[in-house]
Amino acid sequence: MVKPATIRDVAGRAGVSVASVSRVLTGAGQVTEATRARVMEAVEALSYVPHSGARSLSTSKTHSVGVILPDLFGEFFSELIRGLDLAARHAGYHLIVSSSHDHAEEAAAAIRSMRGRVDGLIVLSPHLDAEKLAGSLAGGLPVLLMNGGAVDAKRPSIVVDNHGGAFAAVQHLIAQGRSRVAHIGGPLHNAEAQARLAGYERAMRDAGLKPVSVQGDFTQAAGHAACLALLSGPTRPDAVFAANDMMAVGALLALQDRGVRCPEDVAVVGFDDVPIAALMRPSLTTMRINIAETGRRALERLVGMIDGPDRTDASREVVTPELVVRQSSSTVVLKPSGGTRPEPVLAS
Amino acid sequence: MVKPATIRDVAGRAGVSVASVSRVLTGAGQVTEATRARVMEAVEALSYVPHSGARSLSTSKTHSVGVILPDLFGEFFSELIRGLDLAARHAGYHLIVSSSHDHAEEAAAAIRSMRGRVDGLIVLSPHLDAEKLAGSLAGGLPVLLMNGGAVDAKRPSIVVDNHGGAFAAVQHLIAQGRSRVAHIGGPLHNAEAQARLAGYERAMRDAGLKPVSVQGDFTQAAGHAACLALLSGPTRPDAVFAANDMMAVGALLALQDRGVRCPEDVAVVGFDDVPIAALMRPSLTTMRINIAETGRRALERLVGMIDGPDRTDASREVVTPELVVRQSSSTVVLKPSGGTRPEPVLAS
DNA sequence: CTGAAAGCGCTTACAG
DNA sequence: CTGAAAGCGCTTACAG
Repeated sequence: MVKPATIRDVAGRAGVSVASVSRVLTGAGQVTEATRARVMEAVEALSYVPHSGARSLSTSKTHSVGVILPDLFGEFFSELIRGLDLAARHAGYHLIVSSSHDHAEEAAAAIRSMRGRVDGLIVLSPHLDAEKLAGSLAGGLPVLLMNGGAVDAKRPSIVVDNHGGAFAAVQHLIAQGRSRVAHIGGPLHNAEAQARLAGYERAMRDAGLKPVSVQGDFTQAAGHAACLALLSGPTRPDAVFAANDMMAVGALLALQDRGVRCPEDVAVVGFDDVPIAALMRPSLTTMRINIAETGRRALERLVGMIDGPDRTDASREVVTPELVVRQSSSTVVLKPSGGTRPEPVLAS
Repeated sequence: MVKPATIRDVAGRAGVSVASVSRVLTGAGQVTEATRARVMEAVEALSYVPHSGARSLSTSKTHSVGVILPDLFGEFFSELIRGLDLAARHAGYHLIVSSSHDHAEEAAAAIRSMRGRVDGLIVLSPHLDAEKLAGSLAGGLPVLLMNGGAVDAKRPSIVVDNHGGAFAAVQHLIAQGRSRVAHIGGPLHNAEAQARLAGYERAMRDAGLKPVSVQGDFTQAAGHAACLALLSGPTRPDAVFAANDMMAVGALLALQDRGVRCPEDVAVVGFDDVPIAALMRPSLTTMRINIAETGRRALERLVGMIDGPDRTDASREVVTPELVVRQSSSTVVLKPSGGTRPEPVLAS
């Protein structure tokens, strides 16, 4: 446990002042080539790395951003972090993540604990309203919200167009000649689930069809159960639109368990395009969200807010899900191609 | 952009010295109840939160740990972070993640950039040997390695028993009456892949059987291609052990594409137990690693090293994968149960 | 129990 | 171009 070298050690070895060392290392201010060389030699010799805490104390910049996450499912989570992290590294920032926040208080505590540790925050907690956030934020840290739906339009945010995505999914099914399209919804209190349900109902009504929905909770088991319920209901559906892919996967398995053919008897469409979607047989038609890309954009916007706090960025940015047609909803039989994923058909 | 309140502001409002404020907030030292009350009132009123950078500068504790990750696939990544984060929060630590490091230099740079920002590191980069690590670490930060295989036994580490896991997987197949068990391996340079290959070969030789392996790269596409190659080879296998689940999934799809029945004609076993494994049809037998749990243990050990740097923890901890028998390797037909995952059969 | 003061490791005007 | 010094916001002996 050797004490790490400090700027003073480097200055001593190089025979210069700490100010000069600092100038060499930060790149700010003029230094002669000779000085630079001696400083660098000392830095190497002592394998000196500036203490970022001390640096951030004098510059009041931490070069870190905090990420507050709810309890997310696998793929979504990792894709998001990947996108955020790559963009962060590119911009010279570190990522401090705090995940699995199921309650508003937990998330608020996490936000508070990040004070002095980060230059900005990306918040995904659907439990925190803008009000609470502003309260927790004393100090005026820049915040970018990704709170799916319940977001005050005045605050910088990136949201998914859940309503539009659901609408497009149902339109696709109707265009395939399906008329009894049922919906398996997400948790009632979830804003994203609500928007998807609304988009579904809107598309049905626009087509003069009657909406029928069963509630789920975003899990595969719920999708399975809901699908069974639909199959044994009064009017058997010829298509199912599930509010997310995991429930769609459950529905697919339920159809299989009941010997109902998909897509011939019942077509299925999900939402998210998690990797499993392409691996199921039949592969799953879904509304794709490019998660990593969305993360990248989020981080870049946050950094923009940090660097230029003056230019007020109060816009809400919308991510539009993209229809990916696969076997589960296709009238033409898509053969699994070469061996990897069946070629997705992208509808613009 | 209001300037956050400092300890001085709080002291001023409460009419006490900054020392007293600090004592109240850190809980160290004695203070009268009256003082405490006045300080807390001021803290509330100013919504003061101590600046962690300043605090860490004087205490030389950051209460953060760094996590260095390679470019991991979805499920593994998020499960690991989840386990780490939960344990971190429990212990009062923050998590700084740096992911997607494909090269040793990148990882080394990430480690260096964490100096003064973290109290310890968890490193998963398979590209960094203990040597390099020690070099990057000037300052003697505690480090816990999870470098799957190529780890100096002298350093604190947690590793998966890849050899033993592969051995158990193959033994299971042989016990099911399979004799032409082929292997689809991971990347040659990957230490984990090597250990699994060795475990496979060992099990085959022990049983007097001839090992046959094809190389893959851990992707589903590679598993698909490798399986096709095996099917059209001279001796068609009656079982396939893939070095990870994604390749096993590819193999499963290849069998399906070729009209080969699984498990009747060819049984398949994977490694990892990613969620997709249970969702495939047939569901995939695999060697399960409890990733989140492993992450939790890793973090707790690191915190132990941070808190007591004296008690030398130089042990290598081994995580034993667990056989989960599902449809893809079972002679008895496992019916998909209730609707969720088929009940996994845990073999101890 | 409380306060004045030094010090943690850096950066940055300010002189020179 | 370079150095002495103040200051970033905290904690912690040291007196009292």
